[in-house]
Amino acid sequence: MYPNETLRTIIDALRKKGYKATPQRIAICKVALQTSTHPTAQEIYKKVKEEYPTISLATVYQTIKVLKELNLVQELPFFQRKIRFDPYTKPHINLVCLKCGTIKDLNDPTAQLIVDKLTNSAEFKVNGQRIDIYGICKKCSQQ
Amino acid sequence: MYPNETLRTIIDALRKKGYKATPQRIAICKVALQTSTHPTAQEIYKKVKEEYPTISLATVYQTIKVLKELNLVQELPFFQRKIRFDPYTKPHINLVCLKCGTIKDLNDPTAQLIVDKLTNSAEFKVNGQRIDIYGICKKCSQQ
DNA sequence: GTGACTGCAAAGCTTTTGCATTAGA
DNA sequence: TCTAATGCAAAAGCTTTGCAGTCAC
Repeated sequence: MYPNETLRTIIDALRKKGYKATPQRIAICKVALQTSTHPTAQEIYKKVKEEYPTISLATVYQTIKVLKELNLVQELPFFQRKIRFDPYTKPHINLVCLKCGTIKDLNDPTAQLIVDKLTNSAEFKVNGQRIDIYGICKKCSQQ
Repeated sequence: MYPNETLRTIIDALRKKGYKATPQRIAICKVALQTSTHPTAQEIYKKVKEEYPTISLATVYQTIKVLKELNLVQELPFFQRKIRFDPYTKPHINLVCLKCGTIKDLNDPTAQLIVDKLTNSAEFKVNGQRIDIYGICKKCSQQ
């Protein structure tokens, strides 16, 4: 979702499900949906705080909950209790660098292949996916 | 690793890296490495407590840390702060049922395919992987 | 014998919850 | 207006850490 999600789309998505489009919520959505670095709740909070100094962390968590319900973000629980959020919910590969911590979305058809394979098998009703590859990114291995 | 890992193999793996093979550690390893249900630390603790009533949760966590270092288990952080452990560290697919919570290891060649693809690309030095498919298992969808 | 390990308790952190106040529709 | 959302503070709950006593090697 993240490449330049418009304000209007976000507001419509919220209202459609009966959620109020408060300025705080819109600010959080903008950051969460338009950031491709897979931020944590703390990072979203910090970023939104620049615009809304009185925002609370609880509101960030509550809004993220709403976004999950609307299927606009995916939670990626990681080690050390850190959960990162991914606004790109279609089947893809996350390239996770163990050194610098960056996560790069890789749009590889194999990701969809795995999902399709299972969808047709009827052994398992597919609802979502998470494909992580852990390692060292090019930048870090050059250092 | 989990199908009937022998005591000796575990002890050797520990000693090889300079870790002492204490009875508590062996008991924890046995449970962690021979259980295919992807238990949490709490579940491992409960199970080991049957044999060692004085075992502490801290020891369980410390031993898991060692097992991670030896690459004998993989951490699978999930929602709601639950981390589950998988003794099967080769590329495979985790079929995660969102209803009953069971995780089934699926040994599908596509998992290895993804890893190989990246290994050859030289853009990313692969170190590990996690492939989850979320949905409803056959048993749950029949109910 | 000695350094590493255990287990207890306390600390640390992220996430959730309760509740009075505020504000969107 | 009236219900839902905000934001503060406190709670919850998993994981880590400190430390004295113990034990594997």
